[in-house]
Amino acid sequence: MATPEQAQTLRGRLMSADCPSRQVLRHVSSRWGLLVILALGEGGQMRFSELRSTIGGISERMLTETLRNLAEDGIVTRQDHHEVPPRVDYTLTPLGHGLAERVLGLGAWIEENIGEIVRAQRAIAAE
Amino acid sequence: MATPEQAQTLRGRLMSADCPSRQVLRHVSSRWGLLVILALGEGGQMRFSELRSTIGGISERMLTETLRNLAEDGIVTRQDHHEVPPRVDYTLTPLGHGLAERVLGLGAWIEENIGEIVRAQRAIAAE
DNA sequence: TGTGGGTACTTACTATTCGTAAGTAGCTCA
DNA sequence: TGAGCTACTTACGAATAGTAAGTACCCACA
Repeated sequence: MATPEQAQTLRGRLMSADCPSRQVLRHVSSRWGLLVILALGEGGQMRFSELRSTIGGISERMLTETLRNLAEDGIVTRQDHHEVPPRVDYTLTPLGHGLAERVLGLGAWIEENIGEIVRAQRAIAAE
Repeated sequence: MATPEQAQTLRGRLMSADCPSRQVLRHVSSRWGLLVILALGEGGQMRFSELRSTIGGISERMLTETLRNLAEDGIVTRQDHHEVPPRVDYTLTPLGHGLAERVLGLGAWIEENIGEIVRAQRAIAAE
């Protein structure tokens, strides 16, 4: 199924500072990146204002910037309907869906284990 | 297996700004958090200097701070041998191993798909 | 004619975080 | 005597993030 060109997959090395994968990691794991991917992974197509109200605490400035970074990486798609008042939809690309699977796994783990983490935090703080 | 107390697991809600899970997400997905977890997940027990040389680009200041945050969350263990010159080992806690599984999945996905991401970046930049 | 509302952004400014480089401790070995 | 080892800590300038106030555009209503 893969052509010879696609078959010779070059693998990124996250541990090296100048690998392009490092930049992508920065966008994905930025303060709001994971939450945007999480929201789109759960909610499917979403409008700007919908994302803003879903992700507690995010500002318009940061949502704009985070979405632009992810769009430039080919992870989300921005669809502007050119209406007034503006209507813009965001969705995950097929590439973004693969990523979102992993991110959802990570997010779910934290939500499920927060109880144990808080217990650990208290035990450690008590020393 | 679970006691009644453990059975009533409270689930975090990452989307709400004041849920404790949000703070943990910040530590984990901080600029260096994922890379530290990745390194310890692959390397097992590691010394400070070993982590520093493994994770390209990290400074001592940031490594110290990242490790301290993760230790306070019960994700990594710090073992000081009280020797001179200093020798300190870091490992993942059992809790940290669960987390590292998801992080390794995410890291592997990025490394495997960086080729396609770069292709997407170029296609989008060409518009 | 004009005033206000709706949505997705920008802009200007301030606060917080980060990176860099230079210490620090204290024991060992030349 | 003093240089070296390792895991930090400190000081300070630079980059990044947060806050609040615009901006654009058209429509509805008075």
